[in-house]
Amino acid sequence: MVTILDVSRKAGVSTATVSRVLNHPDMVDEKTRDLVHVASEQLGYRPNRIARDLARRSSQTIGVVVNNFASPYYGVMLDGVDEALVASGWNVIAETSRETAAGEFRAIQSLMDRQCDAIVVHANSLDDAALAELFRKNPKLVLMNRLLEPFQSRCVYLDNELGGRLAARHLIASGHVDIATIAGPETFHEVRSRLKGFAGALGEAGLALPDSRIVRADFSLAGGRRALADLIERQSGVTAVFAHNDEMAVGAIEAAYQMGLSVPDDLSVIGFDDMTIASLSRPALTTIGQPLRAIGTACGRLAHALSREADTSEIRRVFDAELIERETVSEPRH
Amino acid sequence: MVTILDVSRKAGVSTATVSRVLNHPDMVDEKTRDLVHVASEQLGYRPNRIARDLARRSSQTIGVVVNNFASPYYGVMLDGVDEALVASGWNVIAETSRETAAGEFRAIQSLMDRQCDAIVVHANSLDDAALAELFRKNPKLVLMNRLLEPFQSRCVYLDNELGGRLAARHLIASGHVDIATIAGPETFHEVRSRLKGFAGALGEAGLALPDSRIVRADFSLAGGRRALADLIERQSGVTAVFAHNDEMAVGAIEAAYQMGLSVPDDLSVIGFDDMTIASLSRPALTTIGQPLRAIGTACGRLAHALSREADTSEIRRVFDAELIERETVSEPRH
DNA sequence: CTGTTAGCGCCTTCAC
DNA sequence: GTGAAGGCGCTAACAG
Repeated sequence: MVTILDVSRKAGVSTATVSRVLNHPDMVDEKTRDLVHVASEQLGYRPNRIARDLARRSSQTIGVVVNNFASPYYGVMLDGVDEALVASGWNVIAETSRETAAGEFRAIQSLMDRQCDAIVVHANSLDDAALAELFRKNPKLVLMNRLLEPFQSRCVYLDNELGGRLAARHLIASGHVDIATIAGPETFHEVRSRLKGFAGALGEAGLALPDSRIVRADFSLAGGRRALADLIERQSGVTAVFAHNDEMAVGAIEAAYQMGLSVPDDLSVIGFDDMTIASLSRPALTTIGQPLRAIGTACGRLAHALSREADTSEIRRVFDAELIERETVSEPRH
Repeated sequence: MVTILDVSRKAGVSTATVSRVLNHPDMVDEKTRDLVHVASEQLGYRPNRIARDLARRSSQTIGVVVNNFASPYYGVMLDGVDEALVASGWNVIAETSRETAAGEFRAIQSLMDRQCDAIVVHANSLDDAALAELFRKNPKLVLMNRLLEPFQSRCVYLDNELGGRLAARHLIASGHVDIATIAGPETFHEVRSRLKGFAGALGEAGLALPDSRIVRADFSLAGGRRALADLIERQSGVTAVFAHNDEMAVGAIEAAYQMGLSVPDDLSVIGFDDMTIASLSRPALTTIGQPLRAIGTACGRLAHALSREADTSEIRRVFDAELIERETVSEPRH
């Protein structure tokens, strides 16, 4: 490994000077600057970042923790974060929590240990109390796509209540009265918010959402399938279903077909997320879209600002869900 | 920040002892070990990883570079790498190349600067020569899903030729004679291999693959759509198409429908990758699957072994593509 | 088993 | 504008 010392010797200057041409080029004479450049190129010198970070007590990197890498849901946000920072020359490094509370905790710690200047975390296993504790201790934490009330200013999130409301209103506007929902696990804050908005909008229209019309599933295709089967078996006369993500919606549609129901003629279905499968499945899925990339970008900007203790007031933190009409919602049959 | 010195003082021992209980607990007396544990817990001590890495000249982390995070194609492999290493306590950190050669280079450098003990790289913008240069200089580099002949032992990849052959054989076995392909950009090594296998298998069956039956597209849905339209306009009488990824296949199917052709009755289509959309689109896509997660896992294992200079001979490096029959291939009409 | 003592490679005051 | 020197927090011989 070629070090700053090697370069300094070859250039006939001190290590301090080499360091200066790297970090404060304007503080050094042009001639010596060239000398150093030549020497370091000839030697193929690369500054040891670890050493630099240690001396500076800063790493110019933003850490991101996500549930997993495989899902484009996280991937798109991750790309958004990266996009926000690439221009500034800062790095982003990502770690997985493997979808457990312990993993989320561990990943955050690991990124802190690496001296990340700020950390963007997507957490849905850690509960509010645990998160609050972490946020109190570390002022450079940003929460991605989740709201933690006491630390609002460091949260970037989708207005999930609005999402739920939009779904309900669209179904109502299409003439539905017998409406059910395939919700995600209760532990997810998104799920609670969506449910709240959904039930609220139904209520405003004089419609109820009894427990019998709320089925829980695990965000998977198979879960959506089972949930719809459940719903139909209950003979509840449901004509429209709001699923909390696109996969479950597609699963529900498949199950409906298998039971001889056609979508949207016999059953209207609306999903959530607007992932690729929403536009690719047939019939194309009507859904509630969320601007994941923009959310990621905002997180990146917020983290960057936080790490430099810059102003964060101009950074958007709440994003609107949006109805995306495609082919799976129509008027009920009669 | 609480340092090892604070802990040592509080515990009434030297920093060396604190360091030992952290890294070589068996070398220190149980009593003093407890003393240190208590002290460090009371102070909320967290070892500074940057400092540790600098002193050790090793980081116990594997870096991974991928084209982007948004595509599950990379995400699944990334998760595979992580999966392979989580048990060993090693970390993986990932960076994006943003799909440019410069980005690939930059990301690799960046990970090297961070003293990653090994680096897994997915590169398809860098050419063989540039990669070879990097691999020569850095013995701890692993190439993910690509073959670089001179450094075979550090490559983990899919047998793309086999994939191409499987696609051709399946089409031939189904009775097709007029066969075309929607290939990816020529710059992708996978594309060249698949084409080679595909043309080879056709040749074995006495069928030719003239240039007029090779259409290039960019791996996108829209690209697939356009490519199929091209093909049909040429009036080539094609009855079956092999697309180099699932997205293009789905695009081709859409275009076929729009032109009044039914799939598979009028046109058989086979994709590549077996991503989620293959099983979710309707009709469900027949495709060539590749074990992305396993490939990622193998990369992780290889990188880990390399970084410890352990034996790598037991690690699988070549993976087989596999035909996955669904609904988009049938016999030609007459 | 434990403490002392050099570093690891780089940055940054402080003099000159 | 430049060099000397100390320090960032931790690890790893080397003695004892």
